[in-house]
Amino acid sequence: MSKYWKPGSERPRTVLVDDEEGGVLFLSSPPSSSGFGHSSLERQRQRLPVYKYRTAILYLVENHATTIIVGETGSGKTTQIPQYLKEAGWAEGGRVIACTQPRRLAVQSVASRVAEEMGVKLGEEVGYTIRFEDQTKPNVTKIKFLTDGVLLREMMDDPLLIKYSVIMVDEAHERSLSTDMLLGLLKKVQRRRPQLRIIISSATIDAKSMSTFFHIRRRNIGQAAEDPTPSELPAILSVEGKGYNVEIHYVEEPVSDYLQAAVNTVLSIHDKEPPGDILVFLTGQDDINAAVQLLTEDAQNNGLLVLPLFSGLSRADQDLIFSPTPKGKRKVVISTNIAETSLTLEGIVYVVDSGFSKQRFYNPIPDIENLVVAPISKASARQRAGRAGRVQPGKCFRLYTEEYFVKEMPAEGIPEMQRSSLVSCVIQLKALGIDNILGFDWLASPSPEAMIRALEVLYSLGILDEDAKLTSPTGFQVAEIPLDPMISKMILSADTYGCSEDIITIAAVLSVQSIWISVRGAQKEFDEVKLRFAAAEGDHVTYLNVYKGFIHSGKSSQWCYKNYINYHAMKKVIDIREQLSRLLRRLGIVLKSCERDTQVLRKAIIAGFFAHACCLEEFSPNGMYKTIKSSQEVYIHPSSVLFRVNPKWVVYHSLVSTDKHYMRNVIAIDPSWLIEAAPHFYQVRKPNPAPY
DNA sequence: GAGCACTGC
Repeated sequence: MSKYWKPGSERPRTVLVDDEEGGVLFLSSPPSSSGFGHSSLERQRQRLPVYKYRTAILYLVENHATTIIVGETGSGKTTQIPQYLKEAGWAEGGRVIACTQPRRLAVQSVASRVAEEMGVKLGEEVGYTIRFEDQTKPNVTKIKFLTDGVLLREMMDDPLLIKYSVIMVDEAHERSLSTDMLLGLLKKVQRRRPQLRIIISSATIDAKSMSTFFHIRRRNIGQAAEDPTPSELPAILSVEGKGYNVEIHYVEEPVSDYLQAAVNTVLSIHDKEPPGDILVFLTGQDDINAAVQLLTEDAQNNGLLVLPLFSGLSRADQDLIFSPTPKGKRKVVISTNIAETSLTLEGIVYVVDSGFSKQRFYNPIPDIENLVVAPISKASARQRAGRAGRVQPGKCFRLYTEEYFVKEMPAEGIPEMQRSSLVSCVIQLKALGIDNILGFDWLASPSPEAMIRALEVLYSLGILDEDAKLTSPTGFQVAEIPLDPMISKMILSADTYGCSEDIITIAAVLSVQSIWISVRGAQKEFDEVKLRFAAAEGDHVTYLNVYKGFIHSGKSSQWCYKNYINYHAMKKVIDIREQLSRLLRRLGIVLKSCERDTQVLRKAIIAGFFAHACCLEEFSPNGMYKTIKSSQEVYIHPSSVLFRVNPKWVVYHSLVSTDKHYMRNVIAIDPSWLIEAAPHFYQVRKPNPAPY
């Protein structure tokens, strides 16, 4: 242990150079550490690129409130840095080292890897917390991995995150909604708790803006001598990755049809290049299926094994992707963005990058989120290319010109914060006591329009009052419920209508992607089976029937299979439902069933979703509706049980925007219920009774 | 009679 830098001991002989712009520290020559352990796991640890920066990292963390670590994939930073910190004493005295990840799967796999390296049982010294699963032991767990969403939730009980000595925010370059929120909040926490150390780990070089953001200036300078305050200047350290070299190829002329170009490129790779699997990035399910079709026709006798990959795939189909490529075959995986970050495929040597992905954009004026095909960023393009260099040197074929890449492609994507509705963000910040939302120190400020729209929506739901403060009890209760605020409001209203037992089932189903299995080819049969569950009132009531059937079957996977229902989705429904019933009990709400009084059920739904009311246009031949709020043209989605039924008045849960705006999850209502539920929002007989 | 990139609490 003596070889390691320990807090409070002499500074290591490391050359640190002052950066001319603002005193940022760079490491110019990493020290070489030697002699630790002899087991093969230890040797593996020492071979990781991050190992030679061990002393430097510990020095920087000791002396800087914030340390920014720029490292490519494979550097080992995620698994090693928490261990270095623990070895250096950061987990002593009951303190905990936290490391956040954007995704659940990463949390679990990294935690078990670290537990294995440390030779401890997962859930004790090394643990993790994700929703529905807490594998930590109080006073025992020293290194804790968790999703950034869970850490945000923890802040509601422990705003200063007192139990943590160091918080490492990993994958910060992805700039997810919760990462951005967390970073803004951590900056605030740091001001109150100068001893807290933050490590921000990012794959891109945009460390400068992160550094500027975290360059805090504290008011109270005087600190006790034995408790020295770390420098408020963030340190930046760059760690190289371990990936193999990937040769980049561009097209010479822009392509007009990237689908066809992708197919041609795959065939030409197969024709000219040595063995190795191919990963193709396209935008969505339709494109992917079309490409699979084209390639399969071509692939009859030529040894290509073509597989689609997107999140809606069944478990069995996803497993196909991971099974080893049969001898003499070449695997071609045609994928959405899911393979860019969420899934890692081994054995990929060639990547074909269309340069596009589907991205969410939010328009605050009509309060609608759109999913559109848009060009990716340079950061994404690099990430995609990197997928070819995991096992050996690879090649990436970009279906755009080099000139386009250099001159036109944006360096970074737009942070999710600037592409989303902010209702959930706003309510979480409010619950943390941040009243001046407009003045919050964001890493990337959302548009004032989006902010105002979020405040308006929350006000209309009775979650915020005129002073934009959380109402009591509704506002505080909604903030406790980990769901979209409109769903939370619906749940709380169900208490007054006496149907909370049923409503939490609906809320749970609405919170999972889809409980139906996506079928191709068996559409007609699927529709017939669906009719067994269909309720005249609409989709929400239909879900109650499905849930009942599932419970009645003894939660049988066989039953699900027979009824085209996604078993894994149903299990998640059960989990969410459990969580909600525990939460409601804590809020003092007694669960009660309305015994299929669908009128009170729908009134409870309206209490959350009155703003989504629509009226069928008179004489509309194609089932066109208009939203009451903003006269937006919308249609019932063909997957709804009310498709072609077209009741005069409906309320929808969400919109899917493609060529038209489609309402997904629709119920039929009586317009008088709207006025009853939201008299402040709707008035009788006015042409456009929107309140804004 | 048409279709939902991806996460997360």
